[in-house]
Amino acid sequence: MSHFGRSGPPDITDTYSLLVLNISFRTTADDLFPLFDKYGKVVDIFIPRDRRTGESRGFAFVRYKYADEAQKAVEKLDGRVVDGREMTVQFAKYGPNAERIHKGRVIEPVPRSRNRSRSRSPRRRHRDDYRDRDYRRRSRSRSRSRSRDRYDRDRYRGRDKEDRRRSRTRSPSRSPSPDYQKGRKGRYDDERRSRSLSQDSPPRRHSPSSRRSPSPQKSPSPRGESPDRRSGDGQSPARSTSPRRPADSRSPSPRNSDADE
DNA sequence: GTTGAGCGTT
Repeated sequence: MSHFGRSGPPDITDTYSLLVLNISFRTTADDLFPLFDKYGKVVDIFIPRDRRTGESRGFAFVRYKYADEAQKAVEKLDGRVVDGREMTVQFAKYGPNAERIHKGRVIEPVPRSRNRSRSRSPRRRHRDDYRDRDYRRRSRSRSRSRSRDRYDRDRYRGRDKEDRRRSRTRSPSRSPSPDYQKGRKGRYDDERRSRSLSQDSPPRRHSPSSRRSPSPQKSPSPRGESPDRRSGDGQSPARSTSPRRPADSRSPSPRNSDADE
């Protein structure tokens, strides 16, 4: 993994975690190790990756054994250009678990008492704002894990940004139609219920065949395949509705042995 | 091939 070959967090006792931000997406721990190791004893370097793609998220965690070395590394490596990107080195604040971090230092967790709730910094991001709005609109469960939230947010991070930008940016070339207000409402409605749009929008000049498919020749409708797959994947041995291949469609190629994988 | 504010794993 992104570690030095170990699984999970090593001895995080009396260690100082540094957060390295603004690093290149292809920068690995191996590239940061020599840089940070030069200024102190690096215990471990961890670079969070994406759950789906596995790509680096653009930041890494460097654990030092001593604070002075960590501090030195922060002063020296903070602003260092690596791979063409100026990385930002600072002490980590949030711990993965019950790790008590104080000034970047990880100490042993206390059993009880003195366990004051470390109110996380009220760091508010513009994305959170949109996220909150989205949730209220969807009336979804409000109590959800933060970690999961992060992933969800990252997943649609780029799209949200573009969407937001487009919303704010007025198209100079495209003059706002008189039914702009109506269009806005309809647009929201479309997002919420794209089904009623067909009936609710009679003056919509669209082919009766294509109800709402920008690319009918593209990939097949996941709606018809998803449920089908689910049913067939789990328990549906008999699928007489297979217009393409019979039951032996699983191994059309003789090269792929059944015990190949 | 793409992106760019942030806080982490077995």
